[in-house]
Amino acid sequence: MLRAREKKLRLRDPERTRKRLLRAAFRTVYRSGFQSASVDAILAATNVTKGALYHHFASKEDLGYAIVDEIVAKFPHDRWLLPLERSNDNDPIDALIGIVKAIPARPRDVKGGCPLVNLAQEMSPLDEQFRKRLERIFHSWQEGIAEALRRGQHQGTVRCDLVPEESASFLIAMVEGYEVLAKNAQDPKVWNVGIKSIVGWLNSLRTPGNRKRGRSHRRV
Amino acid sequence: MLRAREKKLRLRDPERTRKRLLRAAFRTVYRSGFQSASVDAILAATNVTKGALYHHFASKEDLGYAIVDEIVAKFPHDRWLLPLERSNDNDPIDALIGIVKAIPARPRDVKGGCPLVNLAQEMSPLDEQFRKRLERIFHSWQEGIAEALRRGQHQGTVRCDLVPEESASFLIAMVEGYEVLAKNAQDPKVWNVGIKSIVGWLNSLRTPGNRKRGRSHRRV
DNA sequence: CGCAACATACCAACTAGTTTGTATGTCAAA
DNA sequence: TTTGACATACAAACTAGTTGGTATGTTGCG
Repeated sequence: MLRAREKKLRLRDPERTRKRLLRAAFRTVYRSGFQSASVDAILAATNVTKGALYHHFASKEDLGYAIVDEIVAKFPHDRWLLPLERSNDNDPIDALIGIVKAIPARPRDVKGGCPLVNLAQEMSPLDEQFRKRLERIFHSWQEGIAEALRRGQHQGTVRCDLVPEESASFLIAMVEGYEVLAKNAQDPKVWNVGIKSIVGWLNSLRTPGNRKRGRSHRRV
Repeated sequence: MLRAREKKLRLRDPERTRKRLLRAAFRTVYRSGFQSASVDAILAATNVTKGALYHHFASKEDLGYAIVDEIVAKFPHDRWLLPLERSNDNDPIDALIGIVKAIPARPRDVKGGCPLVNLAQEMSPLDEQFRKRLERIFHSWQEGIAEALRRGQHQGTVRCDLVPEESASFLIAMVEGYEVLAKNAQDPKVWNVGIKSIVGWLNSLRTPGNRKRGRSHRRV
């Protein structure tokens, strides 16, 4: 193992090369879709050659699978699962509202849409390997939310008459649905209105006694 | 002008040829996406030649625009706008619930997803002409629902504290979001659970006095 | 009506460029 | 020196779109 200082001077650093390929591939695929993202375009976005790419990945599909596993999977994990775990003893509804409000609404993000949905929408009907990997991500996302809701039910902050798994997938559907609408409109305003509706729905999951309903009317 | 009987025997029937191209193109694009649907594949699905295609359509994009205008636009129109208009004096919530429940849940439809979302998701960030056409469809869809809700507010069957446009786009987001989830799962069960949640939400739009809440517990 | 003049609808082959993937060679590091 | 990590050049298949030509349908005119 080389020290970091030496690592910088290395001409050949396979891990780094692989990472760069992955990142560039993700960006290109995010823009054009997987099928239309040409290998040449990915290579042009790096200064890596085709030989290097096919040294690290057996095929374009293989590269795509790695994108899903190593990059796309991070989004729900970092943005949803980690925050939910960290707010372990707080009201999960508050946590979820915070998470929803924290989803980036920059034009760049709105226009590109959700990478997970983009890939699922394009590849799931065409390639079972893609589909399975994407489904694993959706499932752990849903399970993380459901778990938080269950916690809230035990705490008494979340209504007991709802089925956590169903509410979780409903929330995911809302978020993804609005991201699709905002992406089509290419307009962050659409997304911001969506947040408002989603937050309203989330508040309706509180136990009737517990309604702190954040009616602070800060601008949305 | 030739009579219908003679028309069948005609060797050249430009309208028919155009329609056949459109239908085949729609099916191919529905399966593979627009960019990956090759012109050759579309032609192989008909017995029309490339010359004929480029006689009727200036380019592949042009063919795509025609698909949106003449085929994709029909889905929200036929499945949402027409039923809403027809149920003019009934409770719009009942009408909407009926519409949502009537969305096909056959494996074929679930696996292919919503043609409107498929195209929007793929093409809206890449081609402004696609985007505008798709946005028109989304907008008239939303406007149709909003109008029905407004009607309900005047009738007294729909809560007055909600903003019709926002509730309309919320409903669309839910429907599309769940279609994305179901498409990724490639499983109609996911969609059926979604319907349940959406119907529950729709019932929550009724004016408190008016809750007939279809709690018939028929299996979902 | 009958026929020439024209316009539309279509066909098969082709072009120029792009696609993923490979075969072979070279150079750095252990 | 051997082996992994690349680079270069290339191939075979596929891409959208064009070409020149032909068969059919329509229409104006005698």
